[in-house]
Amino acid sequence: MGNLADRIEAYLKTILGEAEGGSIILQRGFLAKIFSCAPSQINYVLTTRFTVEKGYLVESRRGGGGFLRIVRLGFDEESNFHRLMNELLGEEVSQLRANNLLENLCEEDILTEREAILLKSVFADKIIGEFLSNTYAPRLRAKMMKEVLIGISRADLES
Amino acid sequence: MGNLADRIEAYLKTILGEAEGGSIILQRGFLAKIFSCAPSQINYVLTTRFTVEKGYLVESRRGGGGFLRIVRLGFDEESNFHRLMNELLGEEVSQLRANNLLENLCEEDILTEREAILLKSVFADKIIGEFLSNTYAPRLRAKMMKEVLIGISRADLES
DNA sequence: TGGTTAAAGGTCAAAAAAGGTCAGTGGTGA
DNA sequence: TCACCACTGACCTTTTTTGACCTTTAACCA
Repeated sequence: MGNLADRIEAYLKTILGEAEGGSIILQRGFLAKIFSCAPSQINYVLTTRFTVEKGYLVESRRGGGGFLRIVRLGFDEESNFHRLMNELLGEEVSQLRANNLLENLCEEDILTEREAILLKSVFADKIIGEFLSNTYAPRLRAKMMKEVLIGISRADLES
Repeated sequence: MGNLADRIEAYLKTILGEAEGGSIILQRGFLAKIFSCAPSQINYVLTTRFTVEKGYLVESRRGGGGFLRIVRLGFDEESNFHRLMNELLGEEVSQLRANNLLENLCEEDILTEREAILLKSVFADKIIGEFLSNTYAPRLRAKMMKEVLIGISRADLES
């Protein structure tokens, strides 16, 4: 991965992995200095790579002593599962959001790598878009995604 | 075969043969420079020589740090797998046929039980039928099924 | 205490850095 | 001659990177 955004992402995920409690606190300016880039590049990484559907929460504070806080969200609790179904999924899901979600589920060991690959290929715009417009494709995807989640919770009970 | 497309094809297959994991990553512009040709010539080679039918998968990313990724799929052109994929091409698959197909794959240990359950749930008439008529639903299902087969042969490589 | 200031972080648009598409041209073999 | 394959160039879309300008807040000082 040659680009800056990917390297910053990787760096953050590394220290997040090592951190206690699944969260880290750091300063935007400091991070920008480490990678010698524009501070707004950090925002770019945060908004594209640490989104809710990827399972992250980003908080911040401005002013003196300001900071960024990145939190990794898990799905362990039942409330989170419902959050996934309602808030995260909604009635429409783009290909990008579907992929992000599937990767997240993968990381949380709710899906296997293979399952994620298979579902991603089924949800691809290239496939669905051949039959449904931009209005309806994301709706079908949302329906399918919900069905998958229901399937998972059932399959889990059986094992 | 002295022509450019053939030489580019041969070059890519050589480095693909030497590569670990059966896949290579490179940049279109870089490759075009090596062969001093138009960048779109690379696309021509990829779409004519590295098709799924020939056992290859091409992924890409645009923008800064963009790249092409060529993956050699894990099946040969004479395999059952390949035959099934071609059968699916342009065919229509009912919910019933999809279920049968998935169960077969399951019995042949190509899919796990769980994978089959998940895929069955997304292929259900109840879901697809909400968006597509009896004419189009089976066509979408066929495309998706083919994509699943591609997904399988890719997933097998990555593990 | 209250106002000022410096130290954060946020936003947005423009530029840059890739790759994608498509129509059209030209050669070549049946 | 006609159909097909190789190739190019003009134009498009997506993603990343930067910089100018804005907002918020803690700290300091009168």
